[in-house]
Amino acid sequence: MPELPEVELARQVLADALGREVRDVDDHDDWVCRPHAPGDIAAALRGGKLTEAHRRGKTLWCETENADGEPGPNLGLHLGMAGQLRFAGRSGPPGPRRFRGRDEKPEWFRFGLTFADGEQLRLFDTRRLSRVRLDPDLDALGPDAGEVSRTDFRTRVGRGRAPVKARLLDQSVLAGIGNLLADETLWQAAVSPARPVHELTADELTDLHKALRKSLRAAIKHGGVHTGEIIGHRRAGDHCPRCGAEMAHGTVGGRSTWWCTKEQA
DNA sequence: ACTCGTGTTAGCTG
DNA sequence: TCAGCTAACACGAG
Repeated sequence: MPELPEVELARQVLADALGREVRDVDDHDDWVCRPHAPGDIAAALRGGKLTEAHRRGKTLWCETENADGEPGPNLGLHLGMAGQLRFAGRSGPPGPRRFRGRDEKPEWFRFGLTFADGEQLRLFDTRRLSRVRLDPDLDALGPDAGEVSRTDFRTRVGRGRAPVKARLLDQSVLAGIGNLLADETLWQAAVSPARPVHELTADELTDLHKALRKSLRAAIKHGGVHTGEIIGHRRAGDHCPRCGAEMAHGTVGGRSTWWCTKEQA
């Protein structure tokens, strides 16, 4: 589920946890918490508190403070393909119907923080591809896709010979763009996903940057990337909502890709 | 039964 | 060495 817009909403949930004493930590899932052993994260955080909630691209992390007020390790969270963060008893994130009401089965509970006031922040993930780890390495991430300047965007995305969609999905180039947001951005800019970046003009790169900002703003406002204009048309036999031409399907950069056969030729 | 997938990454190839 | 690609990861949905 999560791309940059969803993760930003998750960050806002996480921000609600700041400043409260951590009474207990459930880090039983050794796959989600790898390479830490069960109990390691609990031992590092118990008695302390989270002090700041940050996000770059799809990666979340919190600064922490131990019981003596000394700086503690950063707590890193990545929601993978299907992770959701929520306080027990509060409503979950917006999203497609199929994700609602089916996401709180006990077996999908992967990680939890219980605070001294009794509230519990929970990570649910059907697919178990979320990651929780101490002091995550952020060096491999490019600048946040929502913050990057037009010039920086053109330099980074325009470098190399890969198909432009592969470049947009590369988290070391820009952090935060996932498969749906890439299709939405390319459709908004009317650029073919398979075009090698070295063939793109400066104008096309500028259009892509504009389209990215527009798509991001709309997705954050409306509750997620699934609200994008082209997303509902990523189906066999469907048509482009702008020109009516048929949608095409294929694999670009290793990911399932849909584009307009006429405008993104 | 069988295929697909809103993400990441180790390992392979040229 | 680097850029790019593929398979694997785990598991529910269609």
